[in-house]
Amino acid sequence: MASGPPVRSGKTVEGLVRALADDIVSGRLEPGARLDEVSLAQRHEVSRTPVREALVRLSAIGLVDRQPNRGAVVAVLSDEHLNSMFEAMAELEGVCARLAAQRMTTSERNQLDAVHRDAARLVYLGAEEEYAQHNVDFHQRLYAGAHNRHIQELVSLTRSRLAPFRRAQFRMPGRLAKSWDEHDVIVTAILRGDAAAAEAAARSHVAIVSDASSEFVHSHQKAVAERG
Amino acid sequence: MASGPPVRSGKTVEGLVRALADDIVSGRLEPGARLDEVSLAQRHEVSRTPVREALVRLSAIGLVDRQPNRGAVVAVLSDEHLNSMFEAMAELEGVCARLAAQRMTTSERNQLDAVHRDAARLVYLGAEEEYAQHNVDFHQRLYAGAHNRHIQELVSLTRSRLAPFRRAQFRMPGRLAKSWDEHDVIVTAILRGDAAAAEAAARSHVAIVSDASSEFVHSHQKAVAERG
DNA sequence: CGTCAAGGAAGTGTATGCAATCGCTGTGCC
DNA sequence: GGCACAGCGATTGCATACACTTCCTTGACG
Repeated sequence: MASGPPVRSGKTVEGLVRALADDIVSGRLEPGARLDEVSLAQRHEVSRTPVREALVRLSAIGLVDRQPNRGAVVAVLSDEHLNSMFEAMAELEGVCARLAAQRMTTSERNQLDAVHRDAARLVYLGAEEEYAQHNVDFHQRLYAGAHNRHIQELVSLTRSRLAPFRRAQFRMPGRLAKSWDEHDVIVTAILRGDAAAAEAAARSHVAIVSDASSEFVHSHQKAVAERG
Repeated sequence: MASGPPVRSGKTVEGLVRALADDIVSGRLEPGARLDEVSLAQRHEVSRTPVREALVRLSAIGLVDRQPNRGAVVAVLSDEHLNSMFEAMAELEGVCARLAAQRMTTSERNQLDAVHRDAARLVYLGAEEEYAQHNVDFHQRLYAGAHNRHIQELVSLTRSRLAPFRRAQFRMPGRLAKSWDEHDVIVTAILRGDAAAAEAAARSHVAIVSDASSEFVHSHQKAVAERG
């Protein structure tokens, strides 16, 4: 097996969770991949105990799927479940945008506007990688602006679960510019405190991303199925 | 210490999780209570290993709070966090009600209506315990009616986390009748497919419950603080 | 030739032991 | 009298050992 890099072993469970979550979210571990406790243990130079705990936690987050006496695999989501998560994401983003329009401080609004305008440069340059980073930042400001810790938690949870399935989001031609335009509508609505408009814009933004990702996921999973 | 009942020991981790979650949600273990691994282990007649796993899982659900090298306690929520959870609950219920109004099958609508009307009897009798059970059933039908597994999951998660803090919801005089009336508005809206009305009704329903519970939580936590 | 059963290998579930950390208490010093 | 520090008990974190379940393989029988 093409065993990866030397593996930096964070010595605690926290480290394992981070490392594994990173591997899953980034795609180094594909959905469906088996997660053998002993292999992971020796790969990270720890015993099975912390590995087990890490797997339990990842399972609770929803990134891995654990079945009694049958081990753990990187979570694979059915089309139906995937759609339901994108739909949930749209609803949650909508709620966040609405609340953000009502509650964001002046400073938060200004910063949101600033990072958004700054990202126009990335669109112009076609810097996909950097724009993806900006995108995460942008959305997290939106969530934080809602001033509701629990909703933020739910959104983050859903987002991390979806991460493995929308990696190639910005690889589609013209997607960067479209994304920025959609962000622009949201920002504008928030800046003028228009809650309803912000909610609607955020929802349709996610819906569009959902379509793009579904496309990708579909072809991707098909490829995996053919290989496996 | 007034060590509890003989303790029925489910022999697996799943059993432990259920038992502990039950103890927490039902209030036999109060928020803030220490969860000592060895005590729990001998109380349930298993070793520390499955107890640890159970605690990890409960921690992921949010029912217990675990800190490195400092053990686990039944989760205590700050006022702010608690409010954010009730608010999230209102939003989620609103979304569920809206989707349910749009998507419920005829059979689902009829059943919802049936159990709702049936519960009028419980209100008349003042059967708090039974009405509480009906209430859970009612809301779960609402969630299921949204036909979205992930949202259902998020709602259930939030609901179970809140459970320890709204135990006495129906102990307040007249609350049963008010609850039924509010349910009635929701059901009516859903039956006629009025998504907006269903959403609004569900939201305000939760908001009212939230107020009642906050009241209770406040006095309760004060009492706990004075004791501890 | 296909099917089923039995055996074995691999891997997870649980138990236990040891080391390290945290909190507390008691003592000494300022 | 109060504060700091050291020693100790209690409890968690990690490692290892053993038992049980599952799955795959192999062989025999229909």
